[in-house]
Amino acid sequence: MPEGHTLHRLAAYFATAFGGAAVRASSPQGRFAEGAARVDGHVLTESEAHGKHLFLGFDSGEWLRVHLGLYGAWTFGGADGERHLGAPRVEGARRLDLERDGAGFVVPPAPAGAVRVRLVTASGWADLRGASACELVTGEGKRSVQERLGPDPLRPDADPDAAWRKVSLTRTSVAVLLMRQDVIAGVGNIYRAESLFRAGIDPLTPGRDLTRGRWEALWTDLGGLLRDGVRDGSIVTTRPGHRPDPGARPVPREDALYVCYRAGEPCRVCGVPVASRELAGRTLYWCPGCQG
DNA sequence: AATTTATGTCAAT
DNA sequence: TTGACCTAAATTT
Repeated sequence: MPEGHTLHRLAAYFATAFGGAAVRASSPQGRFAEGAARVDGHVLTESEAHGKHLFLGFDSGEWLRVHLGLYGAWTFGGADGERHLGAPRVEGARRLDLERDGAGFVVPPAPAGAVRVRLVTASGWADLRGASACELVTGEGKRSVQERLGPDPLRPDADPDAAWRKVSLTRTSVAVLLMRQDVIAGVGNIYRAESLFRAGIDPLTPGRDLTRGRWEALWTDLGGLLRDGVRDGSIVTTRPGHRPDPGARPVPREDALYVCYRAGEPCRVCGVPVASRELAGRTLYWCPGCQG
């Protein structure tokens, strides 16, 4: 699930569950041993997402930058049980009786699998696995990462015009542009396919052939979809009237999307089989009937 | 037990 | 455009 909504959910969860707490940091797998040693003992003071990057700020002045890549995920444990945020994982809900050490820190279970980072506080723990990036950066380092990112519709400081300036000048297809994090940050393969379907836009339309109005509508719709994703913890883009059971909650997984992963199945709106093809190394899905 | 797949990105060609 | 990265779950042998 690591598109932008997941990272913003993570940032919010870290702020709530770890904010203001002294943290014990380790790298059971070993690949982040040096960084963990520098975080160890410091207080988590800030938590922020920009696109698919998560930034955790510590009172040491350094930031932990994490990118989940294709299959990274955090697992959290505490009195409420265990839960996972990131790549698809089973959610567990049984309450746990927490054991604490002499200093009051929770004693988590022995790390299972390749845990790159483990953070432990007095109330819970967090394990990171499979991330494509996990590094400590200074404020300047954080800024330079963010300078290379386009506006994130989930951030209040986002400027849609900054994206439009790039989109409007290129003959690169809107399908490719939506995946470019320097154009718009946080959109992945699902939000790309679904937002273009909802807007009725042919994915291969060159950026410069879009009108400003159509781009702004796409931006606004993406913002709504992403915010829904943050709220619900899953991506649902179908409108109730396009689902077999409009009242079902939660929305069944198989009814949540219009075109993504539905190659060959009939379009929910016009019945034409959903098409798919490889584009820049990723699978693009669209409806040839609705997106012309 | 081995292979495939995944909501991502980068370097090399 | 291709392979590498690197992990776990789902699927196939």
